[in-house]
Amino acid sequence: MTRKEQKEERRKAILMTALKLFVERGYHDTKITDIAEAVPMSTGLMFHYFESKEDLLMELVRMGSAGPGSVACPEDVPPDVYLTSLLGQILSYAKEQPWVFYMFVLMGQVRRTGMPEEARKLAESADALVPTVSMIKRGQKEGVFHKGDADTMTRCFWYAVQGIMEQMATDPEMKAPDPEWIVAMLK
Amino acid sequence: MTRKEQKEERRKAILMTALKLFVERGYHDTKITDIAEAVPMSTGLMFHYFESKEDLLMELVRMGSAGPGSVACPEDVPPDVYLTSLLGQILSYAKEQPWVFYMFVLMGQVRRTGMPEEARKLAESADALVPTVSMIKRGQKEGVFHKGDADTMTRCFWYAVQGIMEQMATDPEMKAPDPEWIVAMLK
DNA sequence: TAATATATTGAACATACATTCAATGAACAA
DNA sequence: TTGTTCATTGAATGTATGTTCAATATATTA
Repeated sequence: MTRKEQKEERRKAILMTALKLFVERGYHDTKITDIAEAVPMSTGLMFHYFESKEDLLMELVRMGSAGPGSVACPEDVPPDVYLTSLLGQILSYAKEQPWVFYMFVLMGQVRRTGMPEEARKLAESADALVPTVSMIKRGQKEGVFHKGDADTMTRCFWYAVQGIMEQMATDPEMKAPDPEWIVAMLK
Repeated sequence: MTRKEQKEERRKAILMTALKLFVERGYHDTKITDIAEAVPMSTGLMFHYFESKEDLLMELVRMGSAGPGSVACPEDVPPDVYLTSLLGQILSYAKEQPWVFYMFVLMGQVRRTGMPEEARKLAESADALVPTVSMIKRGQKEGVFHKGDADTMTRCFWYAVQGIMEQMATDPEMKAPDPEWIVAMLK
């Protein structure tokens, strides 16, 4: 099984390299050659591990879709506290586990920008939006969040996070914000 | 002068079409052919008006850099009030004058993502960041904004706005948020 | 060791798309 | 009218880059 394991290792190395480059430079500006060079391996060998560049992206999006399913808030925790800590976690990953961080950014980019249709559909299906809407509604009932259309508030919240994280991913100058600041948008 | 004026008109039509497409689909996924078709005009004719696709982008970035220079806050207006109204204005353009709105989004994208180097440099030089930092510092002195690194707060604020507006530009479902929500990040 | 399967390479190929160009039509000046 | 300039077109060209492939090395199995 050493053989198969090694192949898996190699695949993961390629995936992680591609993820980093896709997020830093964008999908279209990341050439197969760039990924190969960064791994490193020959260009041709890339196609021994992945059918195509799009396939590579799809694999990443699949990982991203599978991952963070449980964004639901336990009943006994106040929604604002929960969102703050969730955000704190994600932001702290930026340095410890850049993988999680990059994945968050990539998923957002795929949903929004000109990337292969298939990938976009999958990315859209896996979206933290739905559980957050009910979290916000509960927060409004309990008086910790202000009034307003919960759907718009949810989108506003997550897309703000998206914008900040995209900057963090590309600009080393940008320091992580205090999660409380962002949650304050809802209060 | 009718001749020259007509040429200017046509150039503007191309610029506005390109701006919209660049923002909606991304620079790399917008083919010269797409722009030509949308204007509409033949593909070849595009190069009678602009040297290249990159030149077209540069022209847009130049317009974006020239425009919104005066983001400074008058001394007698509280910074939070000012930022709220500034944001309100920009957001309301989304429907009335999509041009301004798209431009805001484009400039952010150029700064961050894989676009021609020259364009990025120019876009970076024209940045609303600097005046906002001093606005925030003043707000902190006057006690309307919370403590924290003013530079990080500034970036956090504008990149959040960027994220929200990018979504608004591509997703018709997304409604404009209340500017107060976003300024609340600073309070 | 021999035989088979897998990993790896670099160059060749195919395609998409920005760009060019020769030709045509329309506006304008004399 | 006649000549000149600009506008316009669609097909041809060149290039960048994703993908394929024949050849070689390395590992695995018998």
